[in-house]
Amino acid sequence: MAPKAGKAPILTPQSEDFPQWYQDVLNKAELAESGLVRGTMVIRPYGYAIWEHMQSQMDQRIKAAGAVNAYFPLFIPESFLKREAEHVEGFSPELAVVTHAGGKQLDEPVVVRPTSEMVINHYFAKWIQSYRDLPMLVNQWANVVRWELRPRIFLRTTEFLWQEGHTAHATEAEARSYAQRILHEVYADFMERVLAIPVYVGAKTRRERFAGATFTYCLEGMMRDGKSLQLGTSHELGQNFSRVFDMTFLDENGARPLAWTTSWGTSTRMVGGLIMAHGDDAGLVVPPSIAPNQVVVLVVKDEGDAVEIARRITADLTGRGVRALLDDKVSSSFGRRATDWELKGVPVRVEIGPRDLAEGIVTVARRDDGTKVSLAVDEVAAALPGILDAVQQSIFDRALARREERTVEVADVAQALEAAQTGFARAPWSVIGEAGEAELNRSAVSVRCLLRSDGTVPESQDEPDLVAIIGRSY
RNA sequence: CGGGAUGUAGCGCAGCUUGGUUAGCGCACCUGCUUUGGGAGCAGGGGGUCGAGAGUUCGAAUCUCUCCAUCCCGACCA
Repeated sequence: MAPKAGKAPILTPQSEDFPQWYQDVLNKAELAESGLVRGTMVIRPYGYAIWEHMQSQMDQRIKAAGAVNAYFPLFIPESFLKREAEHVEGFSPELAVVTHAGGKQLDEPVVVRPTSEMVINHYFAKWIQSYRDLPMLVNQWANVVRWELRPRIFLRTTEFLWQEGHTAHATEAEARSYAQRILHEVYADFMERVLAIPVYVGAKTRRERFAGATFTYCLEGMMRDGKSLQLGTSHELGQNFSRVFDMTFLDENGARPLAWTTSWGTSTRMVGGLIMAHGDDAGLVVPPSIAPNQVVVLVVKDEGDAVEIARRITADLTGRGVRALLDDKVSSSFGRRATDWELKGVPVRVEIGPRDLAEGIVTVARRDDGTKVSLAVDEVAAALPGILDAVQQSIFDRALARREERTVEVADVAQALEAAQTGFARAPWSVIGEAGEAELNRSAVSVRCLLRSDGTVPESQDEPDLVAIIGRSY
């Protein structure tokens, strides 16, 4: 595992320069690179394959929660966006506006969507007539544009891919309940069970709330440098948007109340989170559940029937529903290929060489902990689904252990500032408060989320006995 | 917006101070042979309007001016 003495490391070590390590991984694992316009990114096939697996697993969960997919336009009339004051104020600095098209200046500029609340709620108002049309639960997969001054690939780019869900409900309680359902059943479940990233599921403070929302829920994960990354959010929008669009419905009593809406989103930022939550000095570590290749079957040397046996094992694995890839490119050295697959974070390698085959075995190497075991040629395929499950669990357990190690209970703002230099601080929200929050912000530290003391999610930042999770963030 | 720096092959860099053959090195790439149990070796080869424009000069990657782009720090915003 460790590079030989005297040989330069493949990647900048994390402990030396974490941002440089991140850049190195993006390049060497062929995940993504900068686009031609500052702040944009090209997602390369391997990075996009990871995103596609995220998409498909998220999409299943979203649909299981009752939402259906639709697509709304990229362009929004500028005047339209300005209808919700707080919302437009939050986004106006980062809007891209088209003023010329079709060879002439437009009468009214159009904005490239930074999010679709305004458009979708406009159509909701048109589609919703009575309480029988509620709840209306719609999701879209799309790109959005927010002009960013400090872009970082996957984490903060001018254009990114995401899903945004938008819903309308008859009552505030139903809207709240649905925003929370997405938070838990879709987002937290996906992040912990699929991405293997332990998340704090909580509420944002007023200061960190989404523009136009009445309440914002969030999911925060710890990266390997101790900083926090917001991996998803879910918002209660109250009646702010339904009021703007006169989104009313006829209820059972013949009254015509305004609907209550929510919105919720996750983006390609999760790819960055995946890289930084699990990756090590040897490269990416991808959990089996979203790995484009779960197993690579590696022929050490083309000798005897090594290639034939490797092919058979690969086919056997594929037949068992494992995403397995055969690497018989023996024109490259074994070491190079092993290193490359490690860089790409393939969860398990099955290595087949002459020494193994002489004994009727193959070597199974795990990416998460670097361990190697020998298994009989005839048993390896059957054993792998179990090994992959173990790898998945182990990646989560290790991430959780790292987070717990770097989370400190503190009693005041000064201690929180200190603890946030290396990880998270947990402090009573009552001793931080909005004044303490402002003080933290001056040192580039923020309240990432608020939890109840039993770890559940609060419904107001004014509940008693809340705990603030404090840290530096991306 | 202010301060500092950097632009030379796909990537990373040297050369510039003191102008002078054909602009060089490492990695990557191509061909051949030997290799292959953790980043292969040897030999040969391809790839550059030196960020752009103007100027000085017999001659500019090198000196001067202007512009453009990128990065870092600060400010602003959240």
